[in-house]
Amino acid sequence: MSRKQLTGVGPLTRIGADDVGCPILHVDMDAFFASVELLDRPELRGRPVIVGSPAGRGVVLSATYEARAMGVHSAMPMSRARRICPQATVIAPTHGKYQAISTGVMEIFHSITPLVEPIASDEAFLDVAGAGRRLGPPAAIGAMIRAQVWERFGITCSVGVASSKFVAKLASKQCKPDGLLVVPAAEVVAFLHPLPVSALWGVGERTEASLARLGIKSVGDLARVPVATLRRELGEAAGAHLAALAWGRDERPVTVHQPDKSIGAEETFATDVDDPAAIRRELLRLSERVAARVRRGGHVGRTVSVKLRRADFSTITRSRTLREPTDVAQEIYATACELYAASGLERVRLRLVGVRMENLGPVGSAARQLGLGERESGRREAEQAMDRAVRRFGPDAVIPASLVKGRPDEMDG
DNA sequence: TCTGGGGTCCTTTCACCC
DNA sequence: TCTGGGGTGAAAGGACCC
Repeated sequence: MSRKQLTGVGPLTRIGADDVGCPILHVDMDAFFASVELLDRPELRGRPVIVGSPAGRGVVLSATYEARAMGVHSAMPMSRARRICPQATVIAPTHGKYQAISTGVMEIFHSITPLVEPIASDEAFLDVAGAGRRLGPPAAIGAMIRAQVWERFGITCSVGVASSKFVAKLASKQCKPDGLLVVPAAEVVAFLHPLPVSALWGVGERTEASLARLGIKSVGDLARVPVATLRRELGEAAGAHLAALAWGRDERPVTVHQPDKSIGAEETFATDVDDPAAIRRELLRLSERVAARVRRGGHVGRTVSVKLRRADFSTITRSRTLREPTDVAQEIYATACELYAASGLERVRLRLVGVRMENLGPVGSAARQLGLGERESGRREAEQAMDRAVRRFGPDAVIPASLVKGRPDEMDG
């Protein structure tokens, strides 16, 4: 779901446009979570609907176009969204439903080409260069995808067709909702230059402000600035990258599979917590979750990192690289506790804690070298047995004793 | 107005080795 | 013995994405 404000101009279908040399499709579901919820609540069609946690500290996950018209957008704090759009119906997210439809939509993509790069549950890039003989030119394939998604799931999507990934992505955004837009290869620069710099992938609030200080507002402005200036102002990589994008240069291929680099879990408390025992319980819970996902993915990790966010939202991370990679929750938890203890934040009110495993590698690389006199603890085997129980009996089947409600050390609250 | 949870990538700093 | 520099890896922070 796009964070940036919608710049679309409504349904736009230019199938007649020249799509030669435009093999890249970007398909993006329109207001995905909200659209899925409306399938079960058809009486809410045409009304402002917000998907997000109805209570506590949360942000807007998705909003119908009627709510967006009132100024609501993704990532906005729920409290603010309700204030500016009090008439909106708020629906708590049901991620299982979104995942099921996402899987079905991805199946449609894969029926067209194996070259599918999912970016999120609601969008993907497709390279249809090899599908032309069988299915027709790219724009026709895009139209077919839109029809199939609508027929099978009753939700709309928008498709951008272009010569590169980033132009295809901008095109799909331009034609939202329920549109299709081809940007012919010869018209890329004319398409890009009137857009605000914030439209570019990689330009967020900070970069936009930095560029504004240099008098750069549009992509066209950006294109006229020497690359050396951009490198100096924005850093080596970002400067060079944006200079290339401003002229429509983007050589990144559609990549089917990117290996996981890190796996983490974090939790914002309903109210801030300064009790170290409660923080450690949370670290244990998160370590269990992370370890289970690391094992499920067939990974081991070498670096444990802990994230601590103070009540004022300032955030620190602390990490440690282990001698041997692991997928064992107890090892992750022990390291997380050490990092927390060393952080100097044990008496500080925290609103969020997180645990992340980095430096991931395949599980085969984890051949543990036992030292002289060291005995295999059996933890790994125990946790694998827990994985099997959870798969069979559900996520509540096995939990660490210290997380069981009502234990004496929890009674002090 | 008060900010979720999952990530990736980049930059800077520092320690260490040669 | 001292100094400097390059390379590398780890750590930390931050911007950005959906």
